[in-house]
Amino acid sequence: MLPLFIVDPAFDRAGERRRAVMGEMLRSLDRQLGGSLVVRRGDPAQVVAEVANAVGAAEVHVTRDHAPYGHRRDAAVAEALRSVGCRLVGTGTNLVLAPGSVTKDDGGSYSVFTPFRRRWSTVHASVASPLAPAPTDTEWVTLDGLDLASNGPWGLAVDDLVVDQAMVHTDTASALKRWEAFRHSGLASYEEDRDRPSIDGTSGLSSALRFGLVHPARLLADLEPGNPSHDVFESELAWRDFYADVLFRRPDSAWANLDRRLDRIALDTDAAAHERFRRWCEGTTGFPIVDAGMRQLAAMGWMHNRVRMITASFLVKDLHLPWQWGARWFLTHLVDGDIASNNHGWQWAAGTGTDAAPYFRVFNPTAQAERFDPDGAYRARWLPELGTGRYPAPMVDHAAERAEALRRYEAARAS
DNA sequence: GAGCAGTTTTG
DNA sequence: AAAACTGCT
Repeated sequence: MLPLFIVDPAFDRAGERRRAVMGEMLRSLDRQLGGSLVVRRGDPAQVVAEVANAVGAAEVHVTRDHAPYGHRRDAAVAEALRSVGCRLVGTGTNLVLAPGSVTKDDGGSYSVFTPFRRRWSTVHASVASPLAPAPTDTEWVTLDGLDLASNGPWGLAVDDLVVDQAMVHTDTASALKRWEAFRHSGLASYEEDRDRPSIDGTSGLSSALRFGLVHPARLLADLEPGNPSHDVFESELAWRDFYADVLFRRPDSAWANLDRRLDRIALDTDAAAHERFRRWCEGTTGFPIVDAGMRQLAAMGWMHNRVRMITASFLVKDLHLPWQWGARWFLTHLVDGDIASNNHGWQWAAGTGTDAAPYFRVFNPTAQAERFDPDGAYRARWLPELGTGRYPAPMVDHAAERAEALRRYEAARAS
C-alpha cells in the first residue's frame, strides 16, 4: 500500500489559514503513517497515473466525492488509470448516507429539509454502519515526494496563525478527544447553547468532518435517540447529507440559483456594490454582530454558524449583492469550507435554494445580536474598537433595505 | 386535495 | 397575528 496525497493546484486559491490547516493535516497524517505519506503536486489525473505506473499498482482507492469538481476530477483520474492498466475504486463518503440514497416513496428527491431528515433517520437506522476496524497487516511502500518536515506544501505553519485549537483540529486523535469532551459536557446543552456565539457550545468538529479526520457515522453512533439535544446535533449531521444530496442531483446549483425563476431578482454589481462588498469582507459595516463575524472568520478561518446566517442575510438582503460573492469569500477563508454546505447555506439565506422561500427570512442584525449575544461578549471579543469612536456608523438603514429587498423579491415574482 | 410546517420579522 | 409561499404526506 502506498499512501498518496496530491496537492491539486486548485488549492492554491484557498486562503492562507485554510491552506495552513490543510498542510498541518497532511503533516499529522504523515506522522501517523510513520513518514510514508507521499505528497506530490500537480494535475491529479496525471500524477496518480504516473505514481500507479511507477509502483505497478493494480488498484487506486479513494473516498467518493459527489460534488461537481471532485466528481469530474475522479472521472479523469479513472480514465488516466485505465490507460496504465489500473483501476480506480471509490469506497464510502464523508457523509452518513451517500448522495442519492434518500428518496421519497415515489422515488423522487427531497428539496425540503424536514421531510428529508425524517426519511434519512429511518434509512440510516436500517443501513449497516460504514464503520469498520482499520486493517493492521498493511505493508507500506514509499516513494519520493514533497518534504513536509517544515511547513507543509505551501510553506505555511499553522502555529504562526491564530487558530483556536478547540475549533480547528488537524489530526484524528485530537478531533476524537474533542468529541469525547464535547459529548460529556457541551452536548447536553447543545440545543440551547449552539446558537450563542460567545459560548463554546458547538462540537467544533466541522473541519474534522470536512477533511475526513472523523466520520459522521462515528459521531452518530454515540448519540442517544430521544434526547432533544442529541436530536438537534443529529439534525446538523443530516444538514450535511441533505445539501450534499441536493448538490449531487443538481450540480449546476453549486453556483447558480437552485430555483432558476429567482434569477430575475435585481442585484447590485456596479462599482458601489463592490465597495459595499469590500466593507462586508473587512468587517466595517457598522453592524457589530456582522463585523464581529467577519473578523472572526479572518482571524480563525472559522465563524460560528449563527453568525454565518446573520452575515449572509446581511450581504444578500441589506446590501443586495449576489450570494455567490459571499459564498466565494467564505470558501476561500473557512477552514471547514465545503461546496455543498457552504453554497446551499448561502442559497438558503438568499431564498433561492431549498425549502419554500418564506420571504420573512430577512434577519434583523440588531435583533439577532440582542437575542443571541445578549451580553455583547462575542461582539466585544472581535471588535476591540467598539464604542471608542473609531467604530464606523451603520453603512445602511436596515429597515429601508429590508423593504427594498422585499420589493425586489416581489417584483421578480410578479414579472 | 387539505392541512401542516418553516434556523423570522414587524406592528 | 400576519406577512403569504410551496413541498410534502
